[in-house]
Amino acid sequence: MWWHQHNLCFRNPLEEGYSSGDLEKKVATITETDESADSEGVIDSHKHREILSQRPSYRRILNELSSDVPGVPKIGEEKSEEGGSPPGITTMAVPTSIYQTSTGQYIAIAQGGAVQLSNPGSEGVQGLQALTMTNSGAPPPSAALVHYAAQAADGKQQFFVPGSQVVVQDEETELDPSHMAVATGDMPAYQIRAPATALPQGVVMAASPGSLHGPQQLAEEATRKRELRLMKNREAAKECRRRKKEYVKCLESRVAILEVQNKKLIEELETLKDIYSPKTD
DNA sequence: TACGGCGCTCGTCATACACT
DNA sequence: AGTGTATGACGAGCGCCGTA
Repeated sequence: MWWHQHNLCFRNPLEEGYSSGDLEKKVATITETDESADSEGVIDSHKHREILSQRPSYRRILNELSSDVPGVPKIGEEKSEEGGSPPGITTMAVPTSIYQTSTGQYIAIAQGGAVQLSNPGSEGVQGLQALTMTNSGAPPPSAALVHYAAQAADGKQQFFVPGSQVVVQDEETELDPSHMAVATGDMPAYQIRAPATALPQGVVMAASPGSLHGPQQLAEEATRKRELRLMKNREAAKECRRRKKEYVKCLESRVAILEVQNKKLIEELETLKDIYSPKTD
């Protein structure tokens, strides 16, 4: 299967003015040329053309193409070089919830209560640093979840974790028996506090549906759902664009390889013609 | 230096598709 | 049928570059 053989990425086709549609046409054209020299691949290539003529779903296309060959990484699966723990991660629990603060920092709440922070420069949740909260634990199933963070009036960053606790950025790392402060290296410190204080502006608190009363809460719930949907779609769009880039790169590499193959086959054909054509002497 | 064109990235919306 | 996800389309913002 060509995908296994030619899963190489050389140049960025977008810089060369190819749209993904152009590339697909070009690949299809070259594939047809390729098939004329190899009749055994007709069925496979027909399948490929069928796939490419569908609405492009990069994950589906690549996964279908790679499904024939075990060991070929599928999009969506973590490759070894991408999925391995990046340097700087000291502890990596599987996060159950990922939040983004108003400054772009990612906060992952892992099972067991570990809070992991990553700086906005890192991609996704790479570069997460683990902070294990001693007084954290698995939230009760009915606990309200708040997915958003906001800048408090005092400039401190606040976000909320399952279990109705508030995590407040604390640059001074003041210690108080009522809460805990943690700091790792140059990471800012955070405190876990009981949510006694009023919510900062811009923070929408989620509540269980049964506790909603009145149009105000309903509106807040609708706003929260919309914000959550937008946030998820934002992340989905990023991931989709990343996959599309990867897909286009690999299409381009396939074009390059098939062009070389095509050239070789044409040369071979010319050689055979020279050998077997009747001499007119 | 100001301005316009161009390309790129990102967020959002609409919608097709998959899953339950 | 309802819900979540993936992706095309669109517009805004930004940086770069050439030109007057």
